[in-house]
Amino acid sequence: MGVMPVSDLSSAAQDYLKLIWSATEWSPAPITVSVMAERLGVRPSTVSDGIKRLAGQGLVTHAPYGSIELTDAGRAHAVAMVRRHRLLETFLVDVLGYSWDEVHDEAEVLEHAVSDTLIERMDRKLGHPTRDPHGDPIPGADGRPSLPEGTRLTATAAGDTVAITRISDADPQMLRYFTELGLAPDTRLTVREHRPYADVTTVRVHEPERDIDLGASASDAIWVVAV
Amino acid sequence: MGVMPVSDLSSAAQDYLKLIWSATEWSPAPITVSVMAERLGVRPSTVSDGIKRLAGQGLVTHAPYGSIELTDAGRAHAVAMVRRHRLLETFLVDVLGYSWDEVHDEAEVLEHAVSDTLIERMDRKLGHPTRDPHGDPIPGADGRPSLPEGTRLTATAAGDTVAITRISDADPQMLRYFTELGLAPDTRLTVREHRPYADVTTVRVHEPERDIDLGASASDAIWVVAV
DNA sequence: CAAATTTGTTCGGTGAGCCTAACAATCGGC
DNA sequence: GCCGATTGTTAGGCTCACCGAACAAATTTG
Repeated sequence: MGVMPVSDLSSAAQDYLKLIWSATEWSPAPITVSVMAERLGVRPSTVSDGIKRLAGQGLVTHAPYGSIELTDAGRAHAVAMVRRHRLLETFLVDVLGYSWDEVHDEAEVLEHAVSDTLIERMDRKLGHPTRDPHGDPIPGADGRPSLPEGTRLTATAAGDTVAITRISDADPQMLRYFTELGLAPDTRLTVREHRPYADVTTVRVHEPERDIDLGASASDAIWVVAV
Repeated sequence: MGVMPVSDLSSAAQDYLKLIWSATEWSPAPITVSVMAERLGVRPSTVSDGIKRLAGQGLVTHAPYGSIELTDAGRAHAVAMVRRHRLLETFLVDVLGYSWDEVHDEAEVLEHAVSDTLIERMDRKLGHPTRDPHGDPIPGADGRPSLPEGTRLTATAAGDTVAITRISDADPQMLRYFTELGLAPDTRLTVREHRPYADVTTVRVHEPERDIDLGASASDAIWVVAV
């Protein structure tokens, strides 16, 4: 009935909340049941179920066939999970020598197991970092939402000179590809052209100076900010 | 039906196996259902249930009302969990500045979440340690059982000079008490006397030279080896 | 705007892991 | 060696998280 204390939420519930929150971090459209099911690797009926449970716990609001929205309590939880995830990724890379394409899955599991104490000790050891290895902002311990900035590379104009703000950590294989190309957060580049029907964006990178062609999925994974 | 692959055992199953194994590490008597229930904080019926499931998976042998024994597969799992637990404790102390009384509970949860890769990276970073912060031996990656040595402090004779091999990590409060007293793995001491009906053992420790009285629970938690 | 398709929900079922209560087997004391 | 206490097991229930199948709502399309 009442609102549950923060600590004991099931692993699945935490995943649901984080996913709902993440969906709205970089684009405003609310998430749907089928998209959630696909991302979580479960059936829509399972998600529908789960959403109902979360609504019962006061973590989301949802009328049947209506949109899914986090309550303040739900959002607080979600942001805490994102903080955990991103601090873990940073820790694995900085302290244990993981490469940035390896950390996502490991953090996905660990984020449900680490205590608040451990998170804060990692944070201190890392010197309170503000961005994770993919460039995503790390929310503060106070649960500050940490609004990210940047636009998709696909939304830039030819001739713009920009710096990479973040690269989506969704696909490890793509991250390895970016590593080969020398693309990472903080890399600067100049947009040469968008070829619309080929869905190719050409960018120029320095040191060494070179042109790189990026397909639609690649340039959708890269977020940039003007410099 | 058949023997399950190592990776996907439930958290509860892993706890059961580890506990069965741990019970025989320092004393030969086989563990009972009620002791397991008490240690795991669940009801005996739950354990009875669980044991039946483990038997069905070929991880333990158990006839109703009979003794509980690990199969080779079960033991391999158990030892792997113990390795995880002890490496995690060592990592938390050495890398993240935990004190030895804080690490047990954290490791208890994390051991179910860390990947084999993460364990091996921690092991490498730590320089392949052989004992955890409490003095317990860390099994190798090959699953070598790592037979510990030592006897309970209560089993020594007055006049013996010994070194502490391990201190049971079961009770954090007791560990804090030992820290205050300056007792830790590798501390040397001389047994002064056992006062049988008072259940007190007096030991002499050097630097600073002093006598310490230990009650039954304390001296049962300390394992020593002759020097 | 009605039919067809897509999307979301409900329903019944499964297994793990827990519970309590009732019952069965074993063990210890005399 | 019997009886009572202790210990272990079975039975029946519960929740969570999943599934597939059937159904209902909403959206797209001709």
